[in-house]
Amino acid sequence: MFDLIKDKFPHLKDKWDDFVSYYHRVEVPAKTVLFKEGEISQKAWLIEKGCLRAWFNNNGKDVTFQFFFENEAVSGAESFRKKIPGFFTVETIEPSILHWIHKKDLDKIMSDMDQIPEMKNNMLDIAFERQYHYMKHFLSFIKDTPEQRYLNLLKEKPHIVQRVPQQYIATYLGITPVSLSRIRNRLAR
Amino acid sequence: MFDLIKDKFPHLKDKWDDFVSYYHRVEVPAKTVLFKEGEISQKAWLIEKGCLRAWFNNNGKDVTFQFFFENEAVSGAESFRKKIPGFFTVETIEPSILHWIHKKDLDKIMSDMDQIPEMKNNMLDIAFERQYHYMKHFLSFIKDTPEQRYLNLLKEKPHIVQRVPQQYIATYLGITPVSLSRIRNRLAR
DNA sequence: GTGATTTCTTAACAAAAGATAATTTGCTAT
DNA sequence: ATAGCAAATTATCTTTTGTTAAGAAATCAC
Repeated sequence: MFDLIKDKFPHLKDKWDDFVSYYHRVEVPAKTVLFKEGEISQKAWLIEKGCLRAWFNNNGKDVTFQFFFENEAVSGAESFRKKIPGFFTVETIEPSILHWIHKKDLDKIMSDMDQIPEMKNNMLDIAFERQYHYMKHFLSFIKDTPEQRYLNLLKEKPHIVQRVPQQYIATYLGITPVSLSRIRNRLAR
Repeated sequence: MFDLIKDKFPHLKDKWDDFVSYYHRVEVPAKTVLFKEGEISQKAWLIEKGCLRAWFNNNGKDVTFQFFFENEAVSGAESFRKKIPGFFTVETIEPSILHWIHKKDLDKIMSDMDQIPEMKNNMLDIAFERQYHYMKHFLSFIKDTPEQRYLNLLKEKPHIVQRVPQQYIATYLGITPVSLSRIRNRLAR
């Protein structure tokens, strides 16, 4: 599970082994809530196997805004810099194998890493990656119709369409499940 | 103009003065193009006075996706990490006073700054800031109607509504100018 | 396997948005 | 001041989405 990252910085092996020892492996069924909207989460998660969604309540309806898959990390405050307490809920979509770590252990490790310049560069890369991701996502909303957006998703992230229930995809695209069903029907012929 | 940033890092004054000396001040009328979609821009810009928009061509119609005001910086590749060559055009909306710098000079300065840890932290902060900004913007598309989005803009960024022509605001909100006019009409009574 | 629950589809209607064009308003330059 | 141009509004029509509800299909629990 953690080998990917270890391979990236082989000379930091000791620090890394230390890091890994803080993690706990768990297997959970589908629809398990990892942390709830409104609560300040004490854990951060890594996904070994399975798939999650982040969603929030918008006037009584739940709106999914992000999906997570294997080898991705999830924490309550989307970026560890900006400490916005969780305005969203994260739960499993499929039965999953996860690794969690106490927030305070992670914080300690993070401040250690802050001393390592190459780690900082790595964090910068991740930050820019996310910025780019959100920007592209937002651009698709101002330039494409919902139908185009669905076609783009099919093309660029087919695993989402394959593994995620339609109702979650619908709100992710900014439309209702009924409307997504109609779009699919329209496209089918 | 540059004092804000100088105040932030007083002990880097020399480096900063050096930095500033590379800049050139210009006054330009409204609708001046700073760099064009498709071209690789050789300049980066700082705004002393005025207001700009970034837009791209989407099937023959121009779509505005970002506004810039006093004390903000603009370059062809939205993030200096990810070197995506300009897929967009930047032009002035109002007559403006700008400061530009050659890309290669900026690159040199940037790699110098890369050595200074606190500058790196500053860049991390900016990156997270932008990530957060784009995320919030994208969230407003999946949770709000165009009308709500316009009301939010009025409330949270009234300066945009005050200084920017309506047609640009419309595409920024993901709707047509005609539709925005109708929304305003609807809200007026 | 079978019943129960959830998810997806379809239908009918209302509300909103896109497209196009005509009209009005506002701004700029001379 | 006024002619000319660009921006905003209004009107008409078409298309799409939202909403609600009902029915079909798929999934889950036992």
